[in-house]
Amino acid sequence: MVADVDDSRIQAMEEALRATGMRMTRQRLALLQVLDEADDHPDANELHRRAQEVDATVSLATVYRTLSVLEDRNIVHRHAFEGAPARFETTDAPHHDHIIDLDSREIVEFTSPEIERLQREVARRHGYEVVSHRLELYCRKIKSGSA
Amino acid sequence: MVADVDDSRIQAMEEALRATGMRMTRQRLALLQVLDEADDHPDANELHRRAQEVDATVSLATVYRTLSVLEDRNIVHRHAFEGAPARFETTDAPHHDHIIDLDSREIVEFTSPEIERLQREVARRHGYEVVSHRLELYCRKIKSGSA
DNA sequence: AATGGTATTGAGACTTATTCTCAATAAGAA
DNA sequence: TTCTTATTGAGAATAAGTCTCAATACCATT
Repeated sequence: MVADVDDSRIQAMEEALRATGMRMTRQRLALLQVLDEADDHPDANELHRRAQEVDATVSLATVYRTLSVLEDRNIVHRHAFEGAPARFETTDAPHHDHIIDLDSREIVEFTSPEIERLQREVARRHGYEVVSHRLELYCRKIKSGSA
Repeated sequence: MVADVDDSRIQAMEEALRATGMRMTRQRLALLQVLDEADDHPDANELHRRAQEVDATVSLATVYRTLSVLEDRNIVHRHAFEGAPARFETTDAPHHDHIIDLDSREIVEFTSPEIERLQREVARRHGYEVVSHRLELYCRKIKSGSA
């Protein structure tokens, strides 16, 4: 019934935490599991809700705290889309940017090496080097064919 | 002493408001003037501070309310950069994206028709049409030449 | 297995940015 | 000038996220 969890990634995340002298708690494990299972881009509240199903003791404060830690360790990415709470995803997928469906709030991922290259070029032209970037396309579905 | 204000743009903004049946108040006029004079990207607080120098009665609530109205009328743009309050600028300059200097928090504007074109192309490939986008390059100055 | 040092926790207070409420005020049409 | 009603200031309310602190629980060591 429950989605079968691929423990290997969770263990990899555990390693990453332990490697920097952090303790593995029930709460963190629950959150790691939830993050691993998520294939959408949940916000902190939603992650809290899901984590509580795994371990009822997980508090929202701990979700935020752990997400910060995971972000520092580069295990999750935080995305602050327009006018909405931040949403999170694990970093196991390679870098990508986002299309936000304005109607459904659905997120579609995409990559464009060409755009990335142009970004670096533009920055360099202004005497800068790109540390990170944010590229979001707020879109509507194209009504194709007949109305 | 005071920067000489080009009334024509302020009047244009007044028109835009009046045209949609809005009243022109001292407070709104003060904010319009401040926005027109600003060549940086101030946040609501800073705009409030500046507006109060023009008209001490302007409240922060009115600054926010008016900014919303102006945004609806497409007279100002709101930019929510990472981890900072929203910053505003008038729309009289043509569309552009932003480089954010991570050290100085300075904002540099740039345009890249090529990137814009690629964005539309990527979106279309996913069945979407771009309504608006957000492209921000978080950068550091390149240390050129000798250290 | 028991112990102890200390990282981590939950609950709730706090902060920051922004929006809302509501009675008082003031545009601007008549 | 008067009247209608949009707009205002002050401060309460909200939303997302962070901080505080005493209690708890990892986990290295015995």
